[in-house]
Amino acid sequence: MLGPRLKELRGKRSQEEIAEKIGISRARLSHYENERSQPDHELLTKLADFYEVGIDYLLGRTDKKEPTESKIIKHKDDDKEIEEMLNDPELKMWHKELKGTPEEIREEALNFLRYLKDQERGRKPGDKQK
Amino acid sequence: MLGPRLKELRGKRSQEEIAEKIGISRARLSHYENERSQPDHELLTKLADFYEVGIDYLLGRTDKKEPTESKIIKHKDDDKEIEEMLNDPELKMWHKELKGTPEEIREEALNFLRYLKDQERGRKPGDKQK
DNA sequence: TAACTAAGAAATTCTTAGCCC
DNA sequence: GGGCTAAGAATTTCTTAGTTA
Repeated sequence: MLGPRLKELRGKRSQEEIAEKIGISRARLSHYENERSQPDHELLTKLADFYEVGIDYLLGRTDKKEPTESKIIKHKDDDKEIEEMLNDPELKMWHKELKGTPEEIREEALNFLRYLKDQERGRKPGDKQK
Repeated sequence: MLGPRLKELRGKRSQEEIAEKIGISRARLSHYENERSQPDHELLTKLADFYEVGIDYLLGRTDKKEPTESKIIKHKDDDKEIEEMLNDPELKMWHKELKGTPEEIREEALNFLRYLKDQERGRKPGDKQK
């Protein structure tokens, strides 16, 4: 998925032009565009910076270019889960309770919940007593 | 930057638990968390899916988690609260954790959370029972 | 000129096993 | 249990040089 995106973003400019601006050889850029190899994280970031898109877009995880608005490509299940959340009054209560609560405490509470569930299950997978 | 993010998202769960769910060895996950190696694009996507954040966040290109914001955000009736809920990846985690859990346990966990908050606050009962 | 690729050297990853707390 | 790491095999990347259109 990265390949086509890179090609699309380059438009009609030459590989050489982009490669030079980014500081890599043109063969290397060609490899990326043809998916013969994968850029490491540093270069991935550089490419995203250069083309001004989100990495999620580069990797085809979203169709939105903006980094801050990338959305995961999931299917119908997604809507279902969201609807479920919106229709759950108790979750709203949790949300109110959690909002503005220190990370430390949220984590501890989550841990406790998981502990309770493990107990319930009768099994003892993660006996994380605190 | 990936390392700290992965650790943060894992919370207090064990590497083994996550590694298994994602389908990799725990040494491998450890390497990622300690930045001894970089996951390839496929696994990067898998991690982002699993933790429900953007890849840009994983790689530290942004501080926004970029949750899986839904396409139905334009739901008629409401306010900021709902958008806030939908854009809170941690709340989704709570939702997953709470869904299908017996009322008894949910209540106990909620009480525990409130207890922790009261403790933290030093002195302020905030006794909002439902 | 522009893009692509073969080939091998160079670098990285990944697994296993063991170590430490 | 939970996490980290050494070592080397396995895999991937990257450069150069050459090919194709």
